[in-house]
Amino acid sequence: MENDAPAQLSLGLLLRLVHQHYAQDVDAALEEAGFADIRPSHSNVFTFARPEGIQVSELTRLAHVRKQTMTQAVEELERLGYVERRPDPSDRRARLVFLTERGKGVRPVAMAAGRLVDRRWSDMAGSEEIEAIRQALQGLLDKLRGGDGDAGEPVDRAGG
Amino acid sequence: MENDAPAQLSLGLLLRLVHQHYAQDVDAALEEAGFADIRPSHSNVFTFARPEGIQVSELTRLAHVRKQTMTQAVEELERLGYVERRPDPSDRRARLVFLTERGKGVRPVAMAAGRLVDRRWSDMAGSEEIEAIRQALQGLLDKLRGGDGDAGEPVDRAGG
DNA sequence: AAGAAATGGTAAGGTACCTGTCTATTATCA
DNA sequence: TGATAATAGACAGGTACCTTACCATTTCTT
Repeated sequence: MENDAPAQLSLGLLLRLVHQHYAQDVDAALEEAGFADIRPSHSNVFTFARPEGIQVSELTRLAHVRKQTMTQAVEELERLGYVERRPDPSDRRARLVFLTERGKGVRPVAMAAGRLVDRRWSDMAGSEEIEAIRQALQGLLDKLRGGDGDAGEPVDRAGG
Repeated sequence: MENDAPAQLSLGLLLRLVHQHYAQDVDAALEEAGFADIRPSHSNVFTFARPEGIQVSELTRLAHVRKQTMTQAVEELERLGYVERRPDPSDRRARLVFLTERGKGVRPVAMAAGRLVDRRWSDMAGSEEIEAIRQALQGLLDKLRGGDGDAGEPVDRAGG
């Protein structure tokens, strides 16, 4: 009540709060565009979908999330009629994800949502500032990944 | 596996990945210290607990999370024997959270976990770089909060 | 002091991530 | 070519956030 300006927020907290803000803004952008049923987590599917179809595993690599996460997003979009899955003719384990006609219509909007937020933030805080933050985070992430004995993404150690 | 260096990660993705890394590192620090049952989300309780007791609502303000989130953390810690709740003598709606003897023992460790990660990251990427990122995120967050018509934290619009 | 609004807490439910384990299939290579 | 490893996906379950709705109590207003 007396002091609303917190002394020094921790890096972890800041990352969380800013990321939260980002996700919310993407959500709002999608809703403004008239697609309230599309969640931020679905954007990746639209972003990386390809006319020849794409495996969920490939999507996970591109979006940097785990299989379950991506599977869930794809299942939701399938339920909503934006994508469909068909067996992969060249790999009987796999299924390919395709955009439906409906999905193709939303694609540009979903792809633009993230960029729109970037632009708004740039207008608000200066595009150089935003770009600097992006670069700094990118550099930090590279160092964290390199210096930790682990060369890249965790590789989904399946039990075998 | 021909190209593991992605062109340009989006700001949203970077924020998520770096934050994820942070949370994981805090988790590891806690585990190294021998407290595998304490999760990163519990840290705030230890950080902000006070000998005179503290309300969950006050904790939510300090930690910038919602009531349910903090309540859950407190309940878990109560179950694990690190805190206890007693009625607030000065407000019959409220309950005060106290550290147990056991909780007092872990407090320094839990409080140090975040700082330890900060230090490790500083060693790895340079303390100036880390500080610069912190400052930049702080500034960005301030602008995002200020420019959005909303002066601060969302105020938990309870239905009533 | 009565009514309205704010606040502390609880309950129920959702989102977007994560982990580990398991099966089917494909690729490797000795 | 047959054993072994890797990969695609499904299933079960966990974490740390969130929202909306509600009740009990306190504080503010008039």
